Amino acid sequence: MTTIKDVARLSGVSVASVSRVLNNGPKVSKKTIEKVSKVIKELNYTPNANARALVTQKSTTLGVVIPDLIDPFFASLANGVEKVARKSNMQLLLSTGLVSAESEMQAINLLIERRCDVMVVHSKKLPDQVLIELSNKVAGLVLIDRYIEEIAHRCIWLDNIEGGKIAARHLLALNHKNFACIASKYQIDDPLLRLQGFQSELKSAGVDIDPNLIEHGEPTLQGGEVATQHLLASGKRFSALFVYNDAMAIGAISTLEDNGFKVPSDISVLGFDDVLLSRYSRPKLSTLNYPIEEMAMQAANIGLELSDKNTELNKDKNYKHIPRLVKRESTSYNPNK
Amino acid sequence: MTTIKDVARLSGVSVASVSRVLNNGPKVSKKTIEKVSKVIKELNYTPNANARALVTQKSTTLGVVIPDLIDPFFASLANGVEKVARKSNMQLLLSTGLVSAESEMQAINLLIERRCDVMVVHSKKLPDQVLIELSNKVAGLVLIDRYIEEIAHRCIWLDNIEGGKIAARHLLALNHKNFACIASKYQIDDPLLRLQGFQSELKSAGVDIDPNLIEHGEPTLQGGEVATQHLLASGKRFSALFVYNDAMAIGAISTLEDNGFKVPSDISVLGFDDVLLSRYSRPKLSTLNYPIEEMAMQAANIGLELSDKNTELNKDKNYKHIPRLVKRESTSYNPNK
DNA sequence: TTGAAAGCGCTACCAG
DNA sequence: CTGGTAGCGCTTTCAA
Repeated sequence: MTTIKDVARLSGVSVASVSRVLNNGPKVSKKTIEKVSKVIKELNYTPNANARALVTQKSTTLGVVIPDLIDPFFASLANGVEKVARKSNMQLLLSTGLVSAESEMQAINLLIERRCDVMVVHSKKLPDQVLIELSNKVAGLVLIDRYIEEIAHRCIWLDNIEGGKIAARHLLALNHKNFACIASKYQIDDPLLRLQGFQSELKSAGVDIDPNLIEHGEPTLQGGEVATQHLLASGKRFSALFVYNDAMAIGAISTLEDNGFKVPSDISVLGFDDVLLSRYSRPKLSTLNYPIEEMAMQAANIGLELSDKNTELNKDKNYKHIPRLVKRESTSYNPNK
Repeated sequence: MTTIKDVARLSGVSVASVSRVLNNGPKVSKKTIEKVSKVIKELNYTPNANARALVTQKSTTLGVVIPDLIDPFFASLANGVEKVARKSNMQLLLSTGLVSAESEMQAINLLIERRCDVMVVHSKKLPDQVLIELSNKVAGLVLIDRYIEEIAHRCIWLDNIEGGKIAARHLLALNHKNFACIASKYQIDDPLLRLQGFQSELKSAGVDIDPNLIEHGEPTLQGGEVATQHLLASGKRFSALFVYNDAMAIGAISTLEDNGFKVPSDISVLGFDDVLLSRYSRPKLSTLNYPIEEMAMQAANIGLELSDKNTELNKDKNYKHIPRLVKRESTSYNPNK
């Protein structure tokens, strides 16, 4: 591969001069610029970013750590970060395959090896303390979808409790009295908090939810189907169903209709996340919008600030987001008194 | 950030020795390994991948060029490449935002700057010749979803014509006689070829398709809805509808049912791609499976081979894939004679 | 405005 | 088995 030396030799100038035209450096004569540019074109020369990173001590890369790209939620996250990367003339480095604290740590380490200037990390398994220590090593570290008080200025998160409350208020306002819930079987905080917010708001309204009407399942379409079958099998009646995420909610609707229940006239179903799917389902899914792409963009931008030594960091920042109710077709007024 | 020198100094050995234990080099005493490992842990040292890349002349990165991550099709593509990257202890570099030949070229150039060992490129806009020349510069270049004869050994592609034929055969076997089509308005080859295969197979069976029943639209849910409205507005009858992709097909079903047509009993609808959505729709979508993730993994693996100077390249390889019919619920037998 | 040279962090070769 | 050292491709002083 041709190097800066080749370009220098063929244009009859020093590598320093080539470097200057490469970087639009100050004080380069027009003549030099022209000569060098011509040779660069002829040789089809492309500067080596690794060498640059080495000497400048910045890699112009932005790392992302997510479980996978198949889940549209994480794909949106990555897409948001990528947008910022592109705008900032940086490159996106991606690490996935996270199933355990070890693999999360490994993914992060790979990005550190690459000396990413910014790292947007979606970690559910690593302990707070590890992440806090990590933030001392990586200036541009930002956590998304997680809140750790000690490093709150690096956390872009969604208020899941409030999300649960908003869900409850919506269903309550629709005159529902008998509720069911489907949560994720994975005991990470999100499903727990959503459920917690939901129940607490119901309680405030003087409504209790039958423990038999709280199911836990795989956070997938199938998981939603299975959980709904359990719900139905319990024999208890309910007119409103709050589901952990959209995929499960769509599975739930499927099973409900297969069993002769109309959505929303018999049973209202409310999802969470507002992924693409929710607009494709029939009936279109009412859900809570999780603005993950915007949050990811914000995360990337904050990482950029954090990694910039010139801007002093303000530790008092708070990046909490509140989900927004999106009323579509799967929830409706309950006419029964 | 701590460097190999720091580690060497504190362990009382040379940088060469540290490098050896870092790379499990041969001929290192247990004692040295232990000493060095201890210091590495203490210092929390992480080797600099950029420096490594510079000296070894391999970046251990795998680049991907796709339009975006929001489209589940491309997300699957990226996910496939990522799987291979992880298995090979490499990192994924992602470039998106492709709308023109210029932006495609720019994305590719960024990856070249990074000296990616392998590049999996999804390019629809760059001319054949440019890609051919590029392949001389980048040993590990692989094209996905595109076929260029001169560099066929670098092309992993789907036979869209055959896909169209398979679609036609399926619908014909279901006793359909009156067909409609929705294609993408974008005049890239895929929609054209699918339509071409579809029509040619119909013709072989002695069936013609009314030109008024061929619509073109945006390749999205909404595009499918609009196109279907046009189809319906034409007043012509049809019992089978072949649609460019799943998103459009789901939009089509929506509009059909809104207009009183039952799918599949009144009209059969067949999609293409078999993205996640197709399993979530009601009725579940019959479609043609585009094994994009597998193809992406194959592409990455071939790129790996190509980038390895030790393996001589066999230019006679052919990586054509045939889509597979997935019968679900949106197509059925037409009882009318 | 230009060139010479130091050095970024690391690997790999050559001596010992 | 270990250390010294050249050099990967580039940027950035410092002098000229």
